[in-house]
Amino acid sequence: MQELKLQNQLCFPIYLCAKEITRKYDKLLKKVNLTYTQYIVMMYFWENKISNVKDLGKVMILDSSTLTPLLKKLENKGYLTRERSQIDERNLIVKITKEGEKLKEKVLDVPNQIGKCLDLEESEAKELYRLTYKALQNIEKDVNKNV
Amino acid sequence: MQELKLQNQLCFPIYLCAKEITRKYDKLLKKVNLTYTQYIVMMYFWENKISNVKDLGKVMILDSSTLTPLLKKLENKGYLTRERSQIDERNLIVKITKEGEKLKEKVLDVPNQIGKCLDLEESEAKELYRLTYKALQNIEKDVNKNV
DNA sequence: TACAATCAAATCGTAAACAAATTAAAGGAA
DNA sequence: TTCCTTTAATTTGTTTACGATTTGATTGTA
Repeated sequence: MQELKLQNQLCFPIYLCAKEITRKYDKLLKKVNLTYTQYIVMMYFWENKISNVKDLGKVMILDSSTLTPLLKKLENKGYLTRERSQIDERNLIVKITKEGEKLKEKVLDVPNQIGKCLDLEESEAKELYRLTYKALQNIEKDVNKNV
Repeated sequence: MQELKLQNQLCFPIYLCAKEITRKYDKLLKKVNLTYTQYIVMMYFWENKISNVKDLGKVMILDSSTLTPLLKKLENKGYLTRERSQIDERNLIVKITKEGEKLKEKVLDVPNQIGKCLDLEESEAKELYRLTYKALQNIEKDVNKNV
């Protein structure tokens, strides 16, 4: 039986690491007036151009109570548009704007800066990606079990 | 040059993983009416018995604006006491109570449940610990550079 | 067709987290 | 001793995030 000490807890450094990464991102993204969450949502739209709250939420693992206000902020900043679907008015169609597209060019260097800051070997970064992804999948499996 | 896609981003699964771990903890800790952050703060006090906001903050990488309300909540729940130091009244002495000590017994199984849920090989868990800890240290180095 | 069930967003209340500013105490230098 | 600086904690305002509930639209069934 493992002792209940912070030092022994795997999740503590994961928590700290994610927290500090987010903080670092927030600092880097301040120049374009974005938060980390807003940034990854924009990243989603740089790839997808168009979506709705539900589909976006599936990728981000965020529900509408988080996304609705966040999308409104990005709409206010002029990077996204929000309008109800004509076909099914329950759906909110979210689209990227020209301004939103342009924003991408301004943050191209961000991943590199983060990478430099994390300062991991290529193989380590890959392994970290694999392990967090695996853990994440297992947690989601577990969460769905209890639905 | 790596493309700016969510799939390529190392930090995205780290962010998701930490978020979902916290959510899982919150669910498990609901039975004792604690949040994850409150839980790791209590864990700190199960080891240390007594501290102040500054020293606690150094370990948690949290500043007083986060800790002050959190410690007040734990005080209200009867798990901690808060009083100014007689020697230096700027310092707030935080101590664990009998109730706080007893709480530990009620959450002994939590790490195991989380471990089962993450479902990683022993070697993978160790590597994940090592890598997040390394990344964390590098970020903190970087943060301190820009102070 | 009518009504219940389902579904997608939005709303509400609470907690965490941050930066920035404030308050109050302690320490140091003229 | 007085005044300036530093320090520790608190306060304020904003954003993220969650669970639970509500609203409004669609679907399925009697």
